[in-house]
Amino acid sequence: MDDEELFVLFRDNGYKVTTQRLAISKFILAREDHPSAEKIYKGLKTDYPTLSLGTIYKTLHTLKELGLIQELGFEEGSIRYDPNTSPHLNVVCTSCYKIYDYKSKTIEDFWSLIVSELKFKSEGQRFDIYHECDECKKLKK
Amino acid sequence: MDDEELFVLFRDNGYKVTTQRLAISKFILAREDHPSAEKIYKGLKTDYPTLSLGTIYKTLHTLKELGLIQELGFEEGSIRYDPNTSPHLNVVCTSCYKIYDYKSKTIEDFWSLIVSELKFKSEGQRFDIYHECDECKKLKK
DNA sequence: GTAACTGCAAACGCTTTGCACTCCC
DNA sequence: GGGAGTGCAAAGCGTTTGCAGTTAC
Repeated sequence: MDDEELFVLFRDNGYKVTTQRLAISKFILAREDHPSAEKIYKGLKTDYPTLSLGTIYKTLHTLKELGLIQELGFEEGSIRYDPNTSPHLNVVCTSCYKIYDYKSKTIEDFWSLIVSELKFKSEGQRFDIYHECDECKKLKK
Repeated sequence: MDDEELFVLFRDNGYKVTTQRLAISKFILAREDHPSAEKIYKGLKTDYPTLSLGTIYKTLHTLKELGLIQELGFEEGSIRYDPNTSPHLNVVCTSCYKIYDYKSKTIEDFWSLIVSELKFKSEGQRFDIYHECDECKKLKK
């Protein structure tokens, strides 16, 4: 999503277009590793030194409201933000909590089947699979 | 799981068998609504007035270690405890956060397919589907 | 007897809130 | 100019930790 699209989206939904909103939105929408608020903060503070964590949380809520991102809560207490709201599998490392998306026809097929089986309209979904990633395995050796 | 089985499980894994451990374990293992620590606390404090939340958290960690339960983190900050560790779908209400399990052949089949597709050993999984439950829909009318 | 467990309270960490200041529109 | 948005700091809240007293074995 480029500046122009975001600009229109915010304006049409009654949100003001601010430098911070654009920066945070572009940052999260471009990433596939589902960063935490802290990661976003660290990733942007060099370019936007006055940016605060509070603003990041508020912007993330706005983006969720607009349906652009999904929140993924984890047991260790943090929330990760996922810009992919279509059915996919989050491959999560049980050691470093790295996440990446996996998509395939298997998942699409499963989703159509399960939706017709359940007989109600879904408002979203979350599929996780947990395993230790290769990097973490190496570190233990 | 009855007292006898839990007794053996704890003893064989080097954990002492205490009244609190038995009570908390039986409580969580018998429920399908994935209660929070607070819910477990409220559910047991009448029968065990001196029981503390700290003990509940410690016991839940022990049960996780033993592979009897899974932790499900949510965006609103709480953790829910799921005694069903086999592949299933958590049907989650977006309004009251009520959860129930849904199992079917579709899910089993999907699981076998995805595991063979991914080519690594999984340490667990979590499948959620979000929608507003009937009760919450009624309340809004 | 002693090591593990419990209960309590204080500490923690992530997220939210309140409010004065700022900046879109 | 006015109201939404930002930045900062304080508050909130579920969970964890530390420790003295207790209990299983």
